[in-house]
Amino acid sequence: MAMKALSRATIYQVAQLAGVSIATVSRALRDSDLVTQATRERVLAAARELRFTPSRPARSLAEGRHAANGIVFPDLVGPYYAEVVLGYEAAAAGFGSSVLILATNGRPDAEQAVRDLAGRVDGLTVMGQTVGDDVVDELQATGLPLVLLARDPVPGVDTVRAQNTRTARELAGHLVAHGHRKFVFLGDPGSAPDIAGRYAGVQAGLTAAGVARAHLVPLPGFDLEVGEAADIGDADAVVCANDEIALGVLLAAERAGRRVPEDLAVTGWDDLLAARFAGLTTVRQPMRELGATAARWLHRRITQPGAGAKRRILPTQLVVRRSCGSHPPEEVAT
Amino acid sequence: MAMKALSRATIYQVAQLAGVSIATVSRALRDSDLVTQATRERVLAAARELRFTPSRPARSLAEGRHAANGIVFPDLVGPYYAEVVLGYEAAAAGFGSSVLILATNGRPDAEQAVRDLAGRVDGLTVMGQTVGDDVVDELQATGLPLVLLARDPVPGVDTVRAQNTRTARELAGHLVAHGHRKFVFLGDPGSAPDIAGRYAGVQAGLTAAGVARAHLVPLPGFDLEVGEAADIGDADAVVCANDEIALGVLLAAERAGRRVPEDLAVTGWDDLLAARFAGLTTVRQPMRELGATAARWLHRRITQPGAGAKRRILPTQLVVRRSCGSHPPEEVAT
DNA sequence: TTGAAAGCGCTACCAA
DNA sequence: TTGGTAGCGCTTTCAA
Repeated sequence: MAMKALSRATIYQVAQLAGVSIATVSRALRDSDLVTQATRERVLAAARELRFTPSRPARSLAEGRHAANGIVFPDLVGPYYAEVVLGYEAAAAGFGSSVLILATNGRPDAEQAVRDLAGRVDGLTVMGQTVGDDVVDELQATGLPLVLLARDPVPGVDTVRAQNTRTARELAGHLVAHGHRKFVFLGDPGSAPDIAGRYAGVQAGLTAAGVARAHLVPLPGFDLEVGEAADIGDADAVVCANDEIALGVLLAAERAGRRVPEDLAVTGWDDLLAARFAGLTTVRQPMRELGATAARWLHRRITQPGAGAKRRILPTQLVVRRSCGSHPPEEVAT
Repeated sequence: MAMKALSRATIYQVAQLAGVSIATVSRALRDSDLVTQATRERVLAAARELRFTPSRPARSLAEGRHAANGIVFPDLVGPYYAEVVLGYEAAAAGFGSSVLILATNGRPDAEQAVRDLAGRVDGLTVMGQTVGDDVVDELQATGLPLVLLARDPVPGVDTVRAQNTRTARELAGHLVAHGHRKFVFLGDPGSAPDIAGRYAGVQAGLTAAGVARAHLVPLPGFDLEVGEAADIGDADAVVCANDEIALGVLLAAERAGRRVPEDLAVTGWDDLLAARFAGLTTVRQPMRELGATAARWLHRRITQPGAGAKRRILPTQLVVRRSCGSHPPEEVAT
């Protein structure tokens, strides 16, 4: 038996109270210009009196659209995804679309959850390693407008990413210039395309500089604790997949009595607020802008179906602070 | 004219392909046990072949429920709200409910946006100063299950909050014990009940310690920049409404050549990751738990209507670091 | 300018 | 165990 969660007034009651038909109520409420001013006022008054709010499911069913879109992101840990999602919401709100969020972090039924979500929205942004390309293809086959975010492109689908490889290369070069030679990369390139790009860039930068490749330590996660527990061996430079890992390494180094940057260089990625206060050299990503761009593109796809697939790589920026080696003060960002 | 955003298969097509009625399809899909195994398999095969996903609006309309709930939060700035929302999502996912998010930050049509949202969900969590109590009352009058989060209680509505006043009092006492006497409070108590509670607690603590009341500087916001620009006069202790403001004060102090904590004590609120690395004394809030509790309570309200209104104040914890005055090392948290 | 009525796609009741 | 069918509340023709 259906459990009625809502017991709100319906258009029929408004119509009755206003002494008109439901068609007229509908018109008056959606300010169609096919209603007399007098009629409209009568209807609005009745609606107000009954605290009428149109049923969204009924409306969606009749209109064939949801007036909502969704974003799927991998994990809840850390400020990175949060910022992206918040940038997304702000942009989506701008064109009157509700936002549904779905975190797939270690959810066993992620694929099904995404499919369910797909049934509630006019379009979907899929971020990072949440579901496989097979699911993306499947969604695309249903004609659902899609945008990929921080994820490898799929033919025919819009993709928004941040620059990874190139800036990672720059970072590696910078570290080599500081005199570092024994590199470790902390993070699992297989866990996300972003990380793979950073890893590739670092190796490319080292190779270009004629330095031995970094030793890869594929950590099982991306948070502070994982960084603290990481075994960095006798490296003199630790390039971390993100800031949280790097901050963990910083804490561990301090405990172990290794000075940063004198004994050990450490770098992160994301430029979290904490990086600034930890003096951590890192790479700034336009997180809000990533989310906002995805939302805008999705809206375009929904309203203008058939447009060609777009791809964009948003620039990232090396932020040099203390942790990578000593600099004249004026060169160091805060 | 209705723009069909979705062109997915319907239950009728599945029924036809499987050679059964739509009623049977419905049953087979919702694994009612009133279908033969053979029939079910035939239906499922047909559904798979057509990539059938039930229309959520149709389902919601027929069932009279949305299988979704929403959370309204004030602002996107900073990691605080993000953490709360993420805790909320995780808990809601636990009982199979989709989550809609709505940020009211400076939105002129916030009230209407909340009303619209209310039409899409089985229940709503309203956080902080997003909309007035009149809107809350109005929502409650429609019978929509509601939970208030970090907000002053309204009769008949569940409320989840964090401890503010008491811990603020403790914080004030701690600062006085360090010898500080000229206090400034940075932040606007009128902007949110949380802030009002912290302000009241600080004043109460100072009064109890026989120290002059803090000078109130009601800042226009809660971010780093606002903190950096704040005029703290000749205070020797600055109690900030949140960590971001405090971090801004730290930066400004450094630029002005004032040493912390020797010349100036600074405290925050939230215990962001950055606070740890800035050596900032602050108060830790159970942000994820706030969100998760709200989600759980809302679920309870939805599934068990008529339960009495609950209230809970989650404990917060003073985290002493360097910025409030000198301590023996072992007393200081990291 | 308004009303009547046919869907939108599904659930669940009532018969068979 | 299945099918027929009456809604769920709204939008949008088509007539009046």
